[in-house]
Amino acid sequence: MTSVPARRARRHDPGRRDRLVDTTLDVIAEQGVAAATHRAIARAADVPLGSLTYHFGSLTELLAAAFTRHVDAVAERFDERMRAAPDRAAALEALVEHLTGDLLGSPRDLVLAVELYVAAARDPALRAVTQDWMSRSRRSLERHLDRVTAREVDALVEGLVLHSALSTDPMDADRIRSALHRLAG
Amino acid sequence: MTSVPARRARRHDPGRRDRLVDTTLDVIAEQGVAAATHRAIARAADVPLGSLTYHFGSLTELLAAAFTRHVDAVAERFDERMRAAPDRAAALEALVEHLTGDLLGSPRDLVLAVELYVAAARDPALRAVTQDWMSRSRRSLERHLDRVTAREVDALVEGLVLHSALSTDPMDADRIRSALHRLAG
DNA sequence: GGCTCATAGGAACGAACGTACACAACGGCC
DNA sequence: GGCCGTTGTGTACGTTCGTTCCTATGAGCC
Repeated sequence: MTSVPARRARRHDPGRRDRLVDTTLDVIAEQGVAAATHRAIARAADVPLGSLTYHFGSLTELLAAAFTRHVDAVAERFDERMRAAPDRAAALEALVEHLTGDLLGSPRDLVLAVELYVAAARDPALRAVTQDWMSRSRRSLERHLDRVTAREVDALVEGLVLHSALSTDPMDADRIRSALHRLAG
Repeated sequence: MTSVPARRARRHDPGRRDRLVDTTLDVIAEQGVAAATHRAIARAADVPLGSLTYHFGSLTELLAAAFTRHVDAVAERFDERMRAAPDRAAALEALVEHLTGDLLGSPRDLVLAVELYVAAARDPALRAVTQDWMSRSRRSLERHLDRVTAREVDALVEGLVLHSALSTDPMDADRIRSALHRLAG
């Protein structure tokens, strides 16, 4: 009588689709793209397996949706910073802050970035997401830097992110600031 | 009578182990780490499936051997260039040459680099290979650059490689040269 | 020539995967 | 309240995977 019949999420579950996208990002961040299977995501989101193929036609479609959401968030956050900067010097400092605070401070974002890089190298659908990210990032930088410099800075930033993700001793804020100033100062 | 009985590699096959490592690199370059399965590699090398687990205790061990061989080759080639450079300016030009000629000119090396990055992000055994690569690369740069600059240049190079692998319009030699000189010139 | 052991070969196992599909449940409309 | 179409659920199928294991072979030594 006092049984607990509904151990699973409620039957009627609006917003489940959204939640699945978020959970997918969690799984990718914690276990990598290779481990982001239908079953792993379903387990993490506490929904039945069939629910995934109902909401998303294929696993690739789900992964693309997840990466798109992540890229949107990061790109928007970065552009806000660039928009808020009154001049070039402030923009560079904001970039340092973005790198040392937002990105390098969050292993999750770092891992997601690298996972996206690699997944995009093989999957054309994901490559579009990556290229969108790169072009948005460059556009944000061009608010305060000329096109050529923006491109160089973008490449340096990419390298810094990668180094931080894979190296044991990441660069600190001072070194990053000095490199950026030498490149764009 | 004129049949072709032995379609497979000879029964006695010294050097097969070496050949397997090379074939593994080929498969990774052509189809990615995710597709580098025992069966795919065995097919590509034209050896029976069991041969792989005989020579290598596990798939990870084989992948590590393959990436190690690749990193050794690239790092040695790069250090040769740095050793040959008489001064700092020549070293920078050699670096430009290394990037535009060796690396960016060869999609294979580019792809292998990115695949290694991503595989290393998850597998500790492969991370050791990546870190060895990074430290060797930095040491080669330090033949002509101070430690701090070498580190910055290394990060920029990493970013350039990644951009080239994923972007549709890679930077050309002039832009790379200009960025390097601004950072290290 | 016979023995021995490292190497070669192929079949098999259990697990995990993406996806398909038939059925259950329920909100919205009459 | 009863119908209907959307949404949710659980099972099953076929494939592929890493790995194991048993057998066959032949080169090197006596």
